[in-house]
Amino acid sequence: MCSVAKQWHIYSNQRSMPMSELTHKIQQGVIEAARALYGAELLPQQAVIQPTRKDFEGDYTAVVFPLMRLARKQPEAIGEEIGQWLCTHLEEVERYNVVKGFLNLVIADSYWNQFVRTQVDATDFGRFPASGQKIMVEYASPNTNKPLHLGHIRNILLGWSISQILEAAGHEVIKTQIVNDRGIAICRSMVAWKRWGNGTTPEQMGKKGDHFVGDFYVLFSKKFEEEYAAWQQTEVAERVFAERHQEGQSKAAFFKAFKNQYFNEFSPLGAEAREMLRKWEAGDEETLRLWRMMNNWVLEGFEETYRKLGVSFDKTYLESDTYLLGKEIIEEGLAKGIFHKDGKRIWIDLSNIGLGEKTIIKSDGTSTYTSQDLGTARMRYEEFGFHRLIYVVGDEQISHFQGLFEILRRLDEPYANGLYHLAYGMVDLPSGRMKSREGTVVDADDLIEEVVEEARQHAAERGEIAELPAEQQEDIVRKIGMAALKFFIIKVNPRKRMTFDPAESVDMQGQTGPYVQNAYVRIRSVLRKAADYEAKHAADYETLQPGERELVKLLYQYPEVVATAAREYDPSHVANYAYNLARAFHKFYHDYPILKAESEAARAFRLELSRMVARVLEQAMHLLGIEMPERM
RNA sequence: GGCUCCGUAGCUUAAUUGGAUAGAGCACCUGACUACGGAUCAGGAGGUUGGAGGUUCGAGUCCUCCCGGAGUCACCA
Repeated sequence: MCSVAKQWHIYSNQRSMPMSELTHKIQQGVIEAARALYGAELLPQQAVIQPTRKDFEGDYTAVVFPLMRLARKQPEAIGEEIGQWLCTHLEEVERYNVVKGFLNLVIADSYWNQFVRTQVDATDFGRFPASGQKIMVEYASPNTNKPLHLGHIRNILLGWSISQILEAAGHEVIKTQIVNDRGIAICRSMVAWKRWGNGTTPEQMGKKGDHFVGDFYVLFSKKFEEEYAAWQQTEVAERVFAERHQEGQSKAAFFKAFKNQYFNEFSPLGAEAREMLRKWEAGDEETLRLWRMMNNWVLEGFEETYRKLGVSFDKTYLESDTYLLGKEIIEEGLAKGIFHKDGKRIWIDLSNIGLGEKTIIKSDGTSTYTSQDLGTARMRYEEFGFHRLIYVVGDEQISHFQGLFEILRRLDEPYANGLYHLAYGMVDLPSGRMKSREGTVVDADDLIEEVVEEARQHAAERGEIAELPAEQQEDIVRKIGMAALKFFIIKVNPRKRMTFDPAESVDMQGQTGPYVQNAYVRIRSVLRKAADYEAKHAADYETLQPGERELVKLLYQYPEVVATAAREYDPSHVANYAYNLARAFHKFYHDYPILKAESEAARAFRLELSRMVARVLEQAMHLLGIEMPERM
């Protein structure tokens, strides 16, 4: 029996699919067998190796259909011959069977046993050696005019967990957010506070800063609506309607569509907000002071929510600092003839990727989203020298990023090919899309409070932790509630639009975070009771039971799962893996006695196996930003 | 209308990237501890993978055409 690799290796085939050492060995074996038996040269992708399906005997399966032509034989015969060859040449392969064109290989118990014993304490299991790659992940871009909501939560959880996963995959990760702290929106809140705020502060009102400011934003909208409704009764409005409405357009429809123009042309409140913005841009001291104060309130509120979510950033960019960037890069683009100029307006022709003309500098000479992003990308590169930059941003901005990346490629920026937009789908409610106007936006802080409260009630009913100090209980309940929320969001493939059912998100049974935590808690409980066992007896355990094999194989797959999640920027792989591992453990726990196992060897092996399951569960959940309680 | 994404059980979803009889959870029905924690386990029922063709040993997955939904097509961010 060859020894289990001391250090974990993940191999890649030509399509860079992550592959465990065992899979790789078997694949090489199949290729060599084909050469020896048939004189055929197989490409790696022609030698497909996969875990054996549950209903068949075996651990790994080689698909031999692709060999039919080369060998000029029936698939069953090929399976037999290759199986025979592998059995004699690979020590790990104990026996085989052939079903149709599938060659099922059984790995020796001693291999699995040794795997558990050598990896149970290996701190690098599921963590990869340093790649030397630096990856920047941008994953939150809130506006400072209102509090965070459910959409931000998905964004933040995805960004955080993909960062954790990339780190586990050996990359150096720089987590960053960009805060949109300027523009007309924040000016609206400022106007409202100035007019109706009476100099109050969040502290005085006992309110979180972001909610406090958000309320003024809402107040502005309300007052503006009132103003607009009143204006519609005036003669001026009558005249505007008469002059500008389209044929057959009703009055109601016209005024509904006219709102923005009213804001810009007629509204006193609108004028005030625009004047505020003008002063801000002119650097008016008083305006800046108000702006700074209100933004700080909001940012403090955000920080608190981030803390509750358990996320942080290495670097925060403020748009007020970055919105004028890009001058230099635009000059270069003009000099290279990539950009064109009409008066003050600067644009680029992106019709080659189906985007038409894209404005980079407006005809009044001011910047655009695109110019800011161009400048910011370069600044970040100069600051950090990243190899990759991943933008975790909603899928409604797909074409913006296509355009941005294309421009940077044409400018020949050295990092242009390392840019990636991780476009996640919007979060819908069972009632449909979240709409702030209809008050259906799910507030982040409320949601967090709700899931924790739900966990608190469950815990109270169960009574398991009732005798613990209140502080510990609260910590446990928080971990459980957050696990429910986070797991619920992360288990879905990021690019899919998801429906968020609040009732389901606080579920703690079935495919949920608390279910996974429960497996961990059970193991901890068993281990507490078995403090005295001797691990070395595990080596004497010769024949693995089916439930044990199932667990070991899942454990063995873990590094592959991490590698796949990192390659695809998809944390849902890790979530689903953690669930599967927890499920296999719950079943194992139910089917086999651990502490009262039939022999000293069985007891030791099962304890070691359980210990490793706990470690891997904890690690996997950690990658998702979910903490494990010791009891629950 | 152009481009992009999506469509899997009543609901929420998975499928090792072209592999075996499409897996789970919720909800519903039925069972299982005087056992190491029942936030558990086992069983039942529930599917023409939106539809029709095609490619091949083999298709939820690839190609074509339809149907349905979403996003985007700004001198907004």
